[in-house]
Amino acid sequence: MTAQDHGARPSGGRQAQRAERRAAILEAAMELIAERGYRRTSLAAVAERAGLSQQGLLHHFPTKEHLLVAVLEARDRWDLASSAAAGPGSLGTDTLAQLVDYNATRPGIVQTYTVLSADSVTEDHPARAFFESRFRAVREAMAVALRAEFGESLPGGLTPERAAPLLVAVMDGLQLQWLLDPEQVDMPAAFRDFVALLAPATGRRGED
Amino acid sequence: MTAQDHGARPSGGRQAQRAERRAAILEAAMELIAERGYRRTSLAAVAERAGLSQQGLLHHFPTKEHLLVAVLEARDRWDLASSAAAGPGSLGTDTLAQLVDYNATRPGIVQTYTVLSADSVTEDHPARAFFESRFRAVREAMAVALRAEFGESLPGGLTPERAAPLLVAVMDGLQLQWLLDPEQVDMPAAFRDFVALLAPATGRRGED
DNA sequence: GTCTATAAATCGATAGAC
DNA sequence: GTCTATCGATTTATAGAC
Repeated sequence: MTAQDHGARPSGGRQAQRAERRAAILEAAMELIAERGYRRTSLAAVAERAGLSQQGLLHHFPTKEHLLVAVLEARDRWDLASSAAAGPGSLGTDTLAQLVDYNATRPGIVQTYTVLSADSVTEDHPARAFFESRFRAVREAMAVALRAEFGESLPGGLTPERAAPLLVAVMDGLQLQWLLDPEQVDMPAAFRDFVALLAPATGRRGED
Repeated sequence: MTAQDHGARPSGGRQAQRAERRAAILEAAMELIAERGYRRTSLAAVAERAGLSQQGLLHHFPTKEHLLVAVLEARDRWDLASSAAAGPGSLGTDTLAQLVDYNATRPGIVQTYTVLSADSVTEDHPARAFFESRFRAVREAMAVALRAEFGESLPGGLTPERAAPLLVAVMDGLQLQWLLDPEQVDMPAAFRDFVALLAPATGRRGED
C-alpha cells in the first residue's frame, strides 16, 4: 500500500496522471489564447495558470508550436462531440443552429477559434495547414449535408457546393461581430435568418 | 537658393515632406502587418522598409499603438474612396460586389483587415474600439442600402436590419476562406451567390 | 527631424540538480 | 516528472548628440 499505489487506482495511474496534467495545460492554454491571442500568450503564463512551472510544461509539450496544435485538435474534438451527440448522419441546418446556440454560451472557445483562424493566414504560421485542410473538409461536409436536406437546387439557382462556403462564412463572420458586440448582434437568431434564406419553401411571395 | 529651398517647391515643403514620410511609413506598416500580423511586426522592420531608423519612425508615431490606429484609418479611407468613386448615394449590392472584386486583387490589404479585426477581440486590444464602432456603422449603412434597393421585405421574411449583419458576415467570412485557400474559394463569385439569395425576384420556383 | 546608443522588459528554450 | 537557474535573442521605448 505504499510504492505500488501509483498504478493502483484507476484515476491515479501514471498514464491517467499524465493525461490530467496535459488536460489542465490545454485548458489553461485555450483560456489564455482566447483572452490574449496566440502570440501574446507566453508559456510561462500558461504554466502558471495550469499550476506548474514553465519547464514542467515544456516536458509535456516540447515547443510552443506543439502546444498550439494540441489546442486546435482539442477544440476540434469538442466540436465533434457536440455534433455526434445529435446522432450519426444527422448533420443538418437544425444541428448547426444548435451548435451556434451552444457557441453563444462559450465566448472563450469561440474567441480561441476566431483569433487563431485569422492569425493563421499570416506567413509561416504554425496553424496554417491545420486551418486550410479543416476549412476544406468543413465545406465538403456542409455541401453533403445541404444536398441531403434540400436536394440539388437551392434559392437563387445555387448548388449545395456553392452554398457551402457561404454557410461557413456566415458562421465565422457572425462570430466576429458577436464577439465584438454581443449586445447588438444576436448570433443564434442571425444564423437562423440565414438558414431561412436557404430553405427553398420560405419565400413570402404570393402570400399577400 | 540654399537655406530657403526647404520650403520652396510645392511638393518639397516641410508639411509635404512630413506627409510623404508618414505615408511611406504607413504603407510599409500595412505591408508588413499583412505579411506577418500586428504582433509579429516590429517597429524596426517597419522603419527599415520605410527607409529610416526605428527612432525616426517613433518621431512620427510615438508608440506602436498610434501607428496601428493610423493604419486602420488609412485602410478605411481607401475603402471609402472606392465606394465614393461609384457616386454618392449609390451604395448597393452591385457596388459591394465591385468592392469584393477589387479586394480579390489586393490580398495584402484584405489580410491586414482580417488579421487585425480578429485580433481586436482580445483583451485590451488597441484596435478594439475602432472595430466595434466600425462594425456598428457598417451594419447600419448596409441596412439603409438594402432598404433602398429591395424595400422592406426580403426573402425568408427578413428585414433589412436583420439581413445587414449577414451581409457583413459573408464578406468577412469569405475573406478568411479565400486568404487560406484562394484556389478553392472564388470570393467574388461566392459573394454574388449570396446577393442572389437576397434578391427577392431571383427564386426559380414556378419557372419550370 | 534623424541618428547612435542603450535601457528595461519579456520571450522561447536549454542545462542540470533532485 | 518537476524544479531552479540562466542563456541568448528580440521587443518597445527612452536619452541625448548632431
